[in-house]
Amino acid sequence: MSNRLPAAERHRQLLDVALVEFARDGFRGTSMNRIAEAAGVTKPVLYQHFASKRALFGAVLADVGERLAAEIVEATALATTPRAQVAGGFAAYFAFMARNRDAFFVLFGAGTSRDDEFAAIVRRFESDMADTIADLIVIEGLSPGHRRLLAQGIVGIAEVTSRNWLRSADAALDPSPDALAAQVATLAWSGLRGIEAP
Amino acid sequence: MSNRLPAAERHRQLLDVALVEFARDGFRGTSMNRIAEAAGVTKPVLYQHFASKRALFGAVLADVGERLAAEIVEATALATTPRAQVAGGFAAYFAFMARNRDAFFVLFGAGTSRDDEFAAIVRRFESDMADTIADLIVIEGLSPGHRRLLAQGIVGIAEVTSRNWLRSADAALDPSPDALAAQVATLAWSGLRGIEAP
DNA sequence: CGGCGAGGTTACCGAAGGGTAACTTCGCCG
DNA sequence: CGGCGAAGTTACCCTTCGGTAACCTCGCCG
Repeated sequence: MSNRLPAAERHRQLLDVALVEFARDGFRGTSMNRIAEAAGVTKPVLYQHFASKRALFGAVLADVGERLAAEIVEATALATTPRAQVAGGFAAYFAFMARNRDAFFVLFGAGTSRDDEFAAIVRRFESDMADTIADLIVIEGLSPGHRRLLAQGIVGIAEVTSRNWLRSADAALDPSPDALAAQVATLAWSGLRGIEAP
Repeated sequence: MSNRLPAAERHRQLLDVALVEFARDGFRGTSMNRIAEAAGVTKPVLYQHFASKRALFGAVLADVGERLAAEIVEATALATTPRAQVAGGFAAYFAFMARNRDAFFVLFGAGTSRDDEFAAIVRRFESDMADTIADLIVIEGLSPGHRRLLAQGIVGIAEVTSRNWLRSADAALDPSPDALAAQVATLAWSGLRGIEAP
């Protein structure tokens, strides 16, 4: 009727709309009809931009992963010490998730892990994160495998902490992303033994 | 034909079969027909034991959560110091997941998080775990909220570490559950700063 | 040995979903 | 203004799926 868009803009809009829909009901629970309707168009339009439902989901996944990774890299680049980089990375991670919760749900909760093709995309993202963190662990004599294991633990802290955080704090962002990141970075850096009362 | 079972045994078998199927393709990706076929019966048999697909999935979730929680509680009860309890809990967790990978996939990857009813079951499990761990953190003067945040971080380490572990080590269980637990417990307890080369 | 009830099956319904073919409408460019 | 290509729609096909009604069959108990 009224809302015709050039291909590039429509492509971008479809990615954004699909992200929201996939985040709400997962890959299998979201129909192409729903996404089309939410975008204000009809189904064949979707198929002009994406070859299949799987292709659309993959594109959404890659898009959101790239955006998140870029922000984390940017944040860690600003810090000088390894410790500050860990804290900055966490802060960027939590801030991104707070701003864009759908990204979190699509990356870590939309049924991604069960599908080899989709899991590979998320795995690559997590793997890049873990590699970056592993480089920050400057302990002499530690084997690469051990360093990587520790780095994955850090990634896990970020992921599950943000999950619990997004779950409880619906509108009231009780701790700010920065405060949360500071606490979590302390846990990561000093461990339970190193935690002290304020 | 040949394989008639008493109701109680069939019920148990259906739970086990459904766990495997749901683990492979998630809640929405698994059909009742598939589960029935995998169990060697037909669909109406499923509906004699479980009112609906949702009810079946919920029963599987609760069953597997209870079994895992019981093993962790048992393991931590054997240890005397908090530090040993953390290590023992991790070991029990990893051992359970190694023995029963489907449990992990159903609890953390089957599209559970997107559904309020199912998420509540998993959340209760994680919440119980976090509460137990929070009690082990014996730092004076730490606020309950802060303790709980740290405990959730620990749960996150366990979850994501086991995910990466199950992913890479398909048949070759590179590190044993106990060795893995020891490394991870050290990370949790001493933090990156406390890690030393062997 | 006969019947009765638990355990199980066949066959079906209606809805929803992925994907496609054929047709229409807008707007820009010569 | 006229037509051509990009943007979008209607209407449909075929499959799968959750769920159910009606029927069958085995084995145990009197």
